[in-house]
Amino acid sequence: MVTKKLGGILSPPDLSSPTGGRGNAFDPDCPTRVVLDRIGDKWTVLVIGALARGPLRFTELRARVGGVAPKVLTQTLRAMERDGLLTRTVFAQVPPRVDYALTELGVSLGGPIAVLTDWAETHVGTILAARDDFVAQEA
Amino acid sequence: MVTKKLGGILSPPDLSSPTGGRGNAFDPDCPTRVVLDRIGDKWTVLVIGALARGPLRFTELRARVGGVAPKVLTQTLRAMERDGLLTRTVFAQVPPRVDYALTELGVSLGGPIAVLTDWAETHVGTILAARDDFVAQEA
DNA sequence: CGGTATCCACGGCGATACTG
DNA sequence: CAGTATCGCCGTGGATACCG
Repeated sequence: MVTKKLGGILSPPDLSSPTGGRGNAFDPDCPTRVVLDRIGDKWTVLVIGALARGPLRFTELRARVGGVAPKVLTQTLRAMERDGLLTRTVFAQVPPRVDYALTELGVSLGGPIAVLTDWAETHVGTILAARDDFVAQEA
Repeated sequence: MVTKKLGGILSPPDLSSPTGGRGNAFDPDCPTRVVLDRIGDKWTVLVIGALARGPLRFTELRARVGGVAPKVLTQTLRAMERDGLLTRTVFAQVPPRVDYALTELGVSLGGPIAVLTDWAETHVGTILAARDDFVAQEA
C-alpha cells in the first residue's frame, strides 16, 4: 500500500497554504530538497560507494571513482564534508596525505541510496523500453 | 549492517576495469544514474507526490505543485511520460482536457522516494547543523 | 484550457595548466 | 600528493508573451 505510506513531500502538504506550505521541493530548506540536491549531483553517490569499505586518500578516491577532474572531486568532497557526510583528515607530513572517511551520517545515507539502487536495477529495463517506444512512436 | 547491504553502485564494481566497469554513475546507462537524473531534477518528485492520490489535469497539477512555469512543467511531464512514469490522456473536447496519471512504475517509484524522504526528515537537522558549524569555523 | 515560442541567467561540470 | 586557478561549455530552469 504505497500511496498511504507516502510521507512528507509525497503527501499533499498543506492545502490551506497557496504554495502548499512546508515540505515543498521548491523550498530550499525542504528536507527532501536538501538530500536530493546532494545525491542528485554527479559524484556524491559514487564517493559514498567508494568510501563504504573504508577511508581513502584523495588520489585513491579519484582512481576508484574514475574520470573525475580534481577540481570537481574537491568541490564534491568539500560539500560532503560541509554537510557532515565525511571527515577530512590531514596528516602533517611530506608528501602530504589526506584521508577521507564517511561519518555515521554518511554511512546511514547509504541505506536509502541502496533502496534507490535496487529499484533502479529492477526497473531500468522498463524505463529504457518506454523510452524506445516513445521515440519509435514519433517516427 | 549497512555497508554489507550496499549493492550495485555502492559496491566496488569491477576493479579489473580502469573505469570500474558497469554500475558507475558517470556511465549514462547506469541504472542508478538514470533514476538519479530523473528524481534529481526540480519537479519530478513533486509531480509524483501530487499525482499519488489520483489523476490531475494540467492546471490542477500546476496549482498543486506550485510555482512552476508552464513550459517547465510540460518538460517535466513529457520526460516522465517518455520514461513510462505517467500517462497523458487527451480528451477530444472544447475546452481541452488533459489528464495526467501515474503508471504502476510511477507509483512504485514512490517507495524508494518515501524512504529517502523519511531519511531526509530524520537527518536534515544534522546536516543543517553541520553546515552552520562549517561556516562558523571559517570565521 | 493546455500548452508553445523566445530569450536569458545561472550553476554544474569539464579541460588544462600550475603549485606548496 | 593534493590540491588551486582559469576558462568556457551547455543544460536546467525561469520570465514573458503568445496561440489553437
